[in-house]
Amino acid sequence: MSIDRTKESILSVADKLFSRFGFHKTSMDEIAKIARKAKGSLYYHFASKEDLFREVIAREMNNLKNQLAVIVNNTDLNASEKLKSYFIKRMAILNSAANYHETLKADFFERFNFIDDLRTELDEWEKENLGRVILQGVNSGEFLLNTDIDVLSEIAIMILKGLEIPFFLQDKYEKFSLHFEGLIKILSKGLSK
Amino acid sequence: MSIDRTKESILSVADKLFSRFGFHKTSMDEIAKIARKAKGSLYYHFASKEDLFREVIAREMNNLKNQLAVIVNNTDLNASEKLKSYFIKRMAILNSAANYHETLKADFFERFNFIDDLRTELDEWEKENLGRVILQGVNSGEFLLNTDIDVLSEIAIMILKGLEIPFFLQDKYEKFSLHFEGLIKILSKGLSK
DNA sequence: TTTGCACCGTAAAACAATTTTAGTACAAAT
DNA sequence: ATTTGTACTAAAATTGTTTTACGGTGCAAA
Repeated sequence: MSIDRTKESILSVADKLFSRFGFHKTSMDEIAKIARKAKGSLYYHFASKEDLFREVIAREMNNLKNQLAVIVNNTDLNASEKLKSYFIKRMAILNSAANYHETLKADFFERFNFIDDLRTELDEWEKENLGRVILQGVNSGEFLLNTDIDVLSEIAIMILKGLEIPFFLQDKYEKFSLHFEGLIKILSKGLSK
Repeated sequence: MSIDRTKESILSVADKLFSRFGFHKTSMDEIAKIARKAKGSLYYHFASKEDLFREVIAREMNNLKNQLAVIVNNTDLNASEKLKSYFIKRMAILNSAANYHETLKADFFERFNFIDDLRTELDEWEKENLGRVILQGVNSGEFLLNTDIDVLSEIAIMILKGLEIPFFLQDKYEKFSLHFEGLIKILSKGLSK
């Protein structure tokens, strides 16, 4: 078995267990046992349990970014359509990213500090990419620029992140995803000329 | 000392202690001692500790509602201005409502069920009053109605409540209150004709 | 209406005993 | 280079038990 396949299999098992039982209630022994690897192998590939968890989260985030990038780079969509697809897709993916949920929850009674860099990385990625969508809208004449693009991106992210907790931790996603269309209409129109 | 003054003094001390130390770390004995009342008096006026806490929260919420009502009923403001003042004022007041913060926090590891009725009451009040502001905007021709007013109010509340946790529990209020103007511009414009 | 005090039952804090678990070391195998 | 298996340690989590603190009551007196 190649080195990549071993690492992959560890990550895959870790992903399943972490998302099912959470970080603390999943042990390295258990991961090793189910992945049919020696514990030593886990530590050959990952520096620590936190490091392994971080990689799992990183993959969740990369998956998110890749799927969103498809939207951002789709030349068939105008800026409003992109914004709309972006918002809806983002929430839908995150809604099923169980490990990300745990890091959200953890913010309130403990801190997963070792995740912080991934978060800020995602933040910057989003700021950059939403910025590009807005810029496209401005260039095409769809949107009216009355503020800094940076600021607009931050506002959009602020809204998106604000909704994460009611949606994912208080299970309001189903209830409010109905109103999502309406919200995006307003935002999109709010930006438009 | 009149009955009202006794009750008032208990409430005032309870408010201070609860907001400083939280619900669990404030004891009825302590409240009685600092208010210079007998414990029996607390139970003469309030059925239980929860009941006392609920009154404290109720007062915070009434204060919020009263101040927002001034804005809603101000005949000098048009609908966009009202919406803007409403959003900003709401966040500013809630930012310093320490006991309300605790009930927010509590949502994640315990539940203050005895507060639920107050919450839903506030929710309904807000839906009603934001609805009136939007209606005013529609009537005056400022806003364009392309959806149900009820739905629009719910969306607005969804955003406002979504921001509560990052703002008040993760202390992002200072950081983002700068962008608040921009957000409101967008929302207001998103509703407008 | 308010006080002061003794009292009860329970829930949480504190403590100690026990078990799990992250992480290491290393010899052997591929 | 990569993987295994075992044995180990120090720290953390868990469990069971005891003690304490606290919400709440009852009541006589003012």
